[in-house]
Amino acid sequence: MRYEKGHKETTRQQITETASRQFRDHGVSAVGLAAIMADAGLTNGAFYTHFTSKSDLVRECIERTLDAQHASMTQTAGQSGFETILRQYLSRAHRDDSAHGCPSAALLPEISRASAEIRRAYTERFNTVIDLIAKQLKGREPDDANQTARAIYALVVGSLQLARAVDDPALSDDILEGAIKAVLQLAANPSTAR
Amino acid sequence: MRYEKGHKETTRQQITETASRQFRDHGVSAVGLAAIMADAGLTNGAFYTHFTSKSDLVRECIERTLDAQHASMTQTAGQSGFETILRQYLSRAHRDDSAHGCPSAALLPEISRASAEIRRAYTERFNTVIDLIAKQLKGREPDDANQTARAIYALVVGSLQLARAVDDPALSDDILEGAIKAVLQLAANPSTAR
DNA sequence: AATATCACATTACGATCATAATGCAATAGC
DNA sequence: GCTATTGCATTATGATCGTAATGTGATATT
Repeated sequence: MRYEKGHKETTRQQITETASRQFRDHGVSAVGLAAIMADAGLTNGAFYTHFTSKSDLVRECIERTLDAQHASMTQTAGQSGFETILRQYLSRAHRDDSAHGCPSAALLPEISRASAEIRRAYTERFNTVIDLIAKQLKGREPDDANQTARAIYALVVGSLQLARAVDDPALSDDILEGAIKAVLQLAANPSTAR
Repeated sequence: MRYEKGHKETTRQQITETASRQFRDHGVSAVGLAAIMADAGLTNGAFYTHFTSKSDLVRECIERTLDAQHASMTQTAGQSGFETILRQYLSRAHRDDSAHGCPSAALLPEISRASAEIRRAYTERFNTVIDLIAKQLKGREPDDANQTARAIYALVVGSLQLARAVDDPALSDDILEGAIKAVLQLAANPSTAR
């Protein structure tokens, strides 16, 4: 073997990290494998010793990145509480750094159109994040907590996308601010109507 | 002239309609100009007598489609009220027919990464839709109505994207249902907290 | 010390990408 | 009825796409 033991796994990790950044930055279908490999310090040819296809790489990127995001959110939730996660997610820093941000905000429509395996991997992680959010909602039946958690997640993902899309900086800030208020409102009121 | 007067405008419209469908169905960067032109019953060569670039076509598609959506929403709002728009937007029919649905739900992350002209065109139409929604919210200060309208829009866009992404049909239905409840909650409660 | 392994590079495949030059045929304006 | 115009087709550009065959050299194993 040309390289020391364990170097293949290191390289594989390097490729997925680079690819995950590029995908979130420019979109999955806008980034070519050659660009990813070059950015990872390699060439075309090495790709297929690590992955069977581009779709395979995308799936692994989504899995790893969502798992990492979940771990980070769990830690922040335990240390600083729900509102801190919320304010971090809807921060200008997150808005302005899509490459290191939430895959849902950067890639959701592309995930919808992706392979069955990718959608399956996404759905599993989505449910895990929803559980995490639902646990932060006090005094609700489990079903209600889950439904509210999903609405909150949809709200923050949609708001971040909108804040990135509009070309008016003041409006973009207002979108983030209004989203925080709306989430707190959804989280606070145990649904009165049934 | 080979074709009768006004045929160029008809063709142009045909191209934009076809392209808009394809973009929403597969994503902007996943669709090539050749495929669009072929689907519109033409060939490559005719493209540049109608548009200066692919980006130019994308901008026109977004403008026309968002304008049409706004017109349709205005009509429905006047005839049947806010909740009807809401339930149409978050319907299974809309979820399952992305090609004829909301451009925001299908393309927002791609719009974020698009040219300045496209983002400008999008922002203008976004504000128009927000105004329409804000008008449906009774008993609020204008600023509060706008902020709530933006949160509602983010919530429905995010929910539709999530409902399309997950691979569990029951979960997908629940996301839509929960989103309707959450929007009604946001719309009903004049924000108590300040 | 010899050798088999394998992580990578090099090179190439045919297809498709956005863009553009050229060709043509039919109609609108004369 | 002639002719200039023009909306489209044909064809071509070089680049890049995902994928894959082949080459190579250092190291892990023996």
